[in-house]
Amino acid sequence: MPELPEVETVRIGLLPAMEGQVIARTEVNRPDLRWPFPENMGERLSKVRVQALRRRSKYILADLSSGETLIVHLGMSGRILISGNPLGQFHHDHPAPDRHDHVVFNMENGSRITFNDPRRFGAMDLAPTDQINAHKMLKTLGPEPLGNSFDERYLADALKTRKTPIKSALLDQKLVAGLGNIYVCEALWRAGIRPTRRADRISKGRVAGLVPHIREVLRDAIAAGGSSLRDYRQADGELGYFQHTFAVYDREGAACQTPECTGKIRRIVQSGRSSFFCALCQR
DNA sequence: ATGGGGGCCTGCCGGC
DNA sequence: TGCCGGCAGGCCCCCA
Repeated sequence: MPELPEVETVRIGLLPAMEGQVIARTEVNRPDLRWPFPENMGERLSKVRVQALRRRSKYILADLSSGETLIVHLGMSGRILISGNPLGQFHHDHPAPDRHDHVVFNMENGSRITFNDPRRFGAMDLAPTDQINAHKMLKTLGPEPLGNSFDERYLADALKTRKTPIKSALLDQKLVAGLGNIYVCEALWRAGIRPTRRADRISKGRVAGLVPHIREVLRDAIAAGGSSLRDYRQADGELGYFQHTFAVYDREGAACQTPECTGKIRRIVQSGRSSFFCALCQR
């Protein structure tokens, strides 16, 4: 699930239940996810106010009144569920407990926020807010793709020495932070660039075109997530479960959607991960 | 320094 | 119906 747009959708969905609200008590149901939780995480996440809920790349950051920031990564299968009815907008009851409900935030306002992650590739950590950018998981991240510093000059510069396929380069979080397999495939299709093309062999003009395509595919996905969240019909209140219509991702064999193109979407494997593209309009 | 592959986990789906 | 292999939206780590 979680690339940048999904994480942003989850953040926005969490805002009314969390931002400015007090966590009364946090239940921690196991010692770790991908890494051990920090010492006394449950206590450090109890009786604190969430002053701001931010996002950096695929990480959700909750600035707490204690001076610490909670860092949350959803990994591959992490989900966040909101239940209870504190503000009149979360109309569902608490869902049945699940064996993968690893951390549960009981809010003073009566809502319950459950972190569920079957595969446990997710992560949580606490660090001083004023040193958050120096955190191990954050300090090597490249620019935000929707931010001002991610522009044509930056990307052209970053790609010109990379001999790796453009697909791998864009998945490198040091180069640009927040893209994953889906949105790299989608952006490359929009830009007409084949995922196997060596990063240093893409013309300047096509690299320049790639920047707005990356931004637009992310913006479109965030907009789609936001709209499906607003009506909040899912019985369990799960955030981030919305259907996108992808042009290429997971559409092997489907007709290419480029006007006039007669190509079919192909699937190949690059560094162990699926890439989807149209061989006719992506070169 | 850069690039590629393995590994971490569980769940689901299709084929036999 | 059951079993098995393959696959999954991420990312760290090790090796060449």
